[in-house]
Amino acid sequence: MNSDLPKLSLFNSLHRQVEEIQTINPGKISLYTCGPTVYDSSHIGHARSFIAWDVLVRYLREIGFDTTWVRNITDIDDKIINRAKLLGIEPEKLARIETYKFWRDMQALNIQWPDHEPKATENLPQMFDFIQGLIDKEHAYRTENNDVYFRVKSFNDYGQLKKLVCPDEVVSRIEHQDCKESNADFALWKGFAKDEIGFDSPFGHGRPGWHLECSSMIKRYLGETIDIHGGGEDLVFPHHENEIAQSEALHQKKFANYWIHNGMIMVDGKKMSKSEGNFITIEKALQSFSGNAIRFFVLSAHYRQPVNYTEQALEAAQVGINKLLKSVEAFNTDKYPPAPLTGGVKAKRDSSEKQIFDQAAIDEFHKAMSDDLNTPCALAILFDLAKRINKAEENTGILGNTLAKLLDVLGFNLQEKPLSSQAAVDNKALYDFLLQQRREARELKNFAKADQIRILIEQSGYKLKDSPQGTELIPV
RNA sequence: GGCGACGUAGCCAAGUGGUAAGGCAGAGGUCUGCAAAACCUCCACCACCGGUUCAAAUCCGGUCGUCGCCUCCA
Repeated sequence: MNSDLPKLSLFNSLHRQVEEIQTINPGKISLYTCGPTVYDSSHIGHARSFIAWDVLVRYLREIGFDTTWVRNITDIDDKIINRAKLLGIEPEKLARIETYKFWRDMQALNIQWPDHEPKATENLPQMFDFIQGLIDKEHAYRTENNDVYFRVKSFNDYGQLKKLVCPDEVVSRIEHQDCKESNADFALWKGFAKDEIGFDSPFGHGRPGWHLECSSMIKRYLGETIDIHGGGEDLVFPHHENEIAQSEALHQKKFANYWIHNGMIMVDGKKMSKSEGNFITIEKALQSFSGNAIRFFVLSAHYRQPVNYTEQALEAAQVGINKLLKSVEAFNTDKYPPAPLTGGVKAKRDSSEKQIFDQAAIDEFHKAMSDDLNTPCALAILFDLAKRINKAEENTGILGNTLAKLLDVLGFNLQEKPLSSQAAVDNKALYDFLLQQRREARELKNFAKADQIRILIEQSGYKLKDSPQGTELIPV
């Protein structure tokens, strides 16, 4: 840890204020963020959340924290079962397919692999122990239909995140279920008939409650108390509230010291969501925009603000990130490879090679990022570097090093070309011929012909860019 | 109804007491055969009304508007 760095502060949802991070163990951070339920494609809203926490992890490592990051995969769930039934395939198969799609999306967005990515189905014994522990302490009870519920009234600190006045009052909309002692109680285990999809457990055949997996995985991989727990703002209640209740009731100690939540992506003033049907999948967005552009779009707003999704915003993001990448492309970006394809890679970057950076810019960057991850401000610092590089009035080597490093800390893929030129590659022979013709025309000062070829190429969707190195095709 | 967030230029978006970062779009200019890129210049009475203060986008009160959560949710 470098003590000269500004102290990292984050908005802690527990106390609704920005707080300086004090870790349990000096120099180490344990972080858990909620992952996907693999039943359908991820959309831009999910991308925002995953990018935000990816940037947090990258920044934590940048300022020297030994960070252990866990993100789960919910691979057993009613939504998966229902969707699989609809498709006529086994739920495990659907979950497997969607998990691969999720990984592919994460790779396209250059999101690092967590150190652990546990699946719910691989942590059942841990969940059983968790439930039994709660039953033993009378924080949970079994019902005659083999459900197990958490007894919310037995946990006095319920409502830390949401500041509920009275749990019963808040859940008054829920239909009363006779088997439950109180409406506020939530399922740890749902009993199902033997012929239904489920698992055998000490409590009978059935399936785990949604909240349970996170609590038991956190216990398994990170311990009873962790530094930071993150997720989407829409998970605050009931998901995170119930995680706290379960874990703190069982362990009699603090569950997570800091809770961080990202704001929602909006479409036409409404939250992007599956149920609203107003979502753009990551896959779809990648057809028109680069992974870097999506990341730029996400980082151009503060992570807690709601952000409106528009094509226009994505286009602006694409132009913006292209400009930054353009400024840095002449420099050695090989030092910053894309996120690795395998998980559990902690040592991110080779820092053995001494590099010279523009310390003032780095300091400013740290200041912005340490202030609750002010990425819009951080991006402004990057644009300032790009401008100085383009002016070429200073030592561009140092500035280029700095820009490359900071782009990398924000998780931009420096190997990605500023713009995808796939179509140009597909028709390479044709374009090469046209460009050759135009070059000859220009050499003979036949500018009329040169312009005709320019117009022809421009009509096929490319801009021409002449430079001493030759002519470049840039897709519009 | 309860709890919470937000309203800053055509668009996106920082800034939370000392007088408005940055990006996109646009205008003018420099440089190029033209164009592009790059660079320079220009572009905001901070939703409204009161109040506190020497000083308010920023703090307080109110009004209007938008959104989120309240057992599918990133």
